[in-house]
Amino acid sequence: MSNTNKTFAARCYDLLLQIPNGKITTYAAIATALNSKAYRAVGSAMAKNEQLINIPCHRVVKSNGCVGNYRLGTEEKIKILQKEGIMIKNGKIINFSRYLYSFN
DNA sequence: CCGGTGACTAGTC
DNA sequence: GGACTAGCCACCG
Repeated sequence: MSNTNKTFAARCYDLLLQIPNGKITTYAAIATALNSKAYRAVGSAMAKNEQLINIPCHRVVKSNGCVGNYRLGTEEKIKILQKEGIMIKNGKIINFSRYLYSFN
């Protein structure tokens, strides 16, 4: 596979931009979409995200249905997701698998 | 080059 | 279901 010369983080961001409003994905899903198992690197990429406004990194959650962490705090992440129409109970996403977005 | 680190994951108890 | 462990990979100093 001819991968881009971009950094892993840049490729993550590119994928995030494909996620439509009201949909979410997981760190593992992103890594898989990039043909890698770097779930942790995905998280690191989000943590370094400077374009918080442009990149919907709040739509990335854990594999077990927890919202995971966020640059501005988990509480903020939950707020945003709820505003996108996603119900969250005790840090867990209701009907988690139903909001999942699949990359091509 | 190598070790530490992290918005993770899967398994066990 | 919470707590702990080991494995995972890109990035940084």
